Amino acid sequence: MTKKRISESTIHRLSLYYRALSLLEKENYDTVSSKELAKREKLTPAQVRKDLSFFGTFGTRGLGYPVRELKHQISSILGIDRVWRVALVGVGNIGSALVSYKEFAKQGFQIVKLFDNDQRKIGSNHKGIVIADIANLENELRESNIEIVVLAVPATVAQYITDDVVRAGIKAILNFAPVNLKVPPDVYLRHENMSMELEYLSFALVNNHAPKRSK
Amino acid sequence: MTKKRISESTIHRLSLYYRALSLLEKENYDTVSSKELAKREKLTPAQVRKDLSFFGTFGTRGLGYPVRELKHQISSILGIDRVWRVALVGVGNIGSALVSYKEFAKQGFQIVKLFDNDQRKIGSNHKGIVIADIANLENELRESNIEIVVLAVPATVAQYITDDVVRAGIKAILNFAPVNLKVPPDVYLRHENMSMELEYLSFALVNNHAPKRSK
DNA sequence: ATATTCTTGTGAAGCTTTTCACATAAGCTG
DNA sequence: CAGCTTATGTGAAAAGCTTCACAAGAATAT
Repeated sequence: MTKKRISESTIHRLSLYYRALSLLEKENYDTVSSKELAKREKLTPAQVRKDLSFFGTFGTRGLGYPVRELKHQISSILGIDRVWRVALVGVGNIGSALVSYKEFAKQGFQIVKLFDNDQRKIGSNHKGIVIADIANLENELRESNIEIVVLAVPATVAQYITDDVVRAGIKAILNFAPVNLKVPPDVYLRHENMSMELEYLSFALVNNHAPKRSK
Repeated sequence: MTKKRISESTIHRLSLYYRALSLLEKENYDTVSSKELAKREKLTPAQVRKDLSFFGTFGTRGLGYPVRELKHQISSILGIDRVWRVALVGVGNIGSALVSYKEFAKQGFQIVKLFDNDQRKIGSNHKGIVIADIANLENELRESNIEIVVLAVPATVAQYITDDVVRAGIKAILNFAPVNLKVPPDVYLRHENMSMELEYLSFALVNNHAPKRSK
């Protein structure tokens, strides 16, 4: 299977296209041009066409792209046309917020397991899910067929927990802790660093940084 | 003022260096090489040196970089060697979590104002801050000398609120709503799209995507 | 039916970012 | 203090990503 490596940026833009298409669908558009799609996500029409062209030809010359159809295609490319079984480790501030975060569920990311190490939380029901003891993490992850693990634990323990998660055979981890994690090469690891964007704003304000191009 | 435009990636990596240096400081390192710094954040030594070279020469040949000093320099470059007055709009799931999120405060982002439109919340005390009525957003932002606004509101109302925020003269906005926002060119706008990274994981799992290079 | 307009898909050009590779400088060793 | 080792800073090369520009296909108008 020879895959031309798709760039990270392209994949992230697919998420944007998906979002824009969902909105366009609600607004009852049948078709949309690369120009309009670009405008809505502050990109260029050429960028939109190029991105999509990596995956096939979805448009009609002179007309544009079929909204519903393209949305469906992108969801299939991104793998969000199905349900993913997600476990969340760490039911603190961030963790609790994520459990209730509608966007996740809407895109097929179903949080079906919660773990914490706090005795007061373990066994209690949080939004319909009983919080399990993190001590049983490895076994419970295996037994419940979890495919993706979200880490919302303190930075200091993130690596230990990651090691458990990896041992359980999980191949995809989303980490909210502000620390880099070591995982084997066959495990996909992504970071959500919420301070980073604030720091970018801070940098921009202090340095009068030229804003990003916006056509 | 002629500034060579620094790339977004470089700025984001500065955040990583800062984080790594904070840890190194705790571990009582006096100096660190670009090699070690790179290893800790899964980058290359050349990348580290090049990034830093945009801002000055901080290292000593044969020895490396002075940890404390470099950390301080980076915090100054990023503008996090000071306190930023931040307002948070929308005290729901995500919003509440952000108020308690220690990382922000640690880096000088002080949330000093909260706004919501829910009558049950308005006037109540949340983690030491009284929640104000979003109806008075524009005036209150002006009066309290807010410099950065964080939006954690539903996508449907995000643009209206943004317009208010812009009218209040705010020049930096961090948006958590999954929607693109229109702002004038002199306003810095960044997005925190938490679904995006999950979608990336989903894409990677489904497509057996070659993991990012990791030296 | 023909002309006109619209808009895609895509090589090629242009631009940006990363990596290479090495001169240079500082510390360390004996 | 000479030789060796370590590690920065940086032009230049390489790689990667975005934009350009246009041929070609499809719809619409006359």
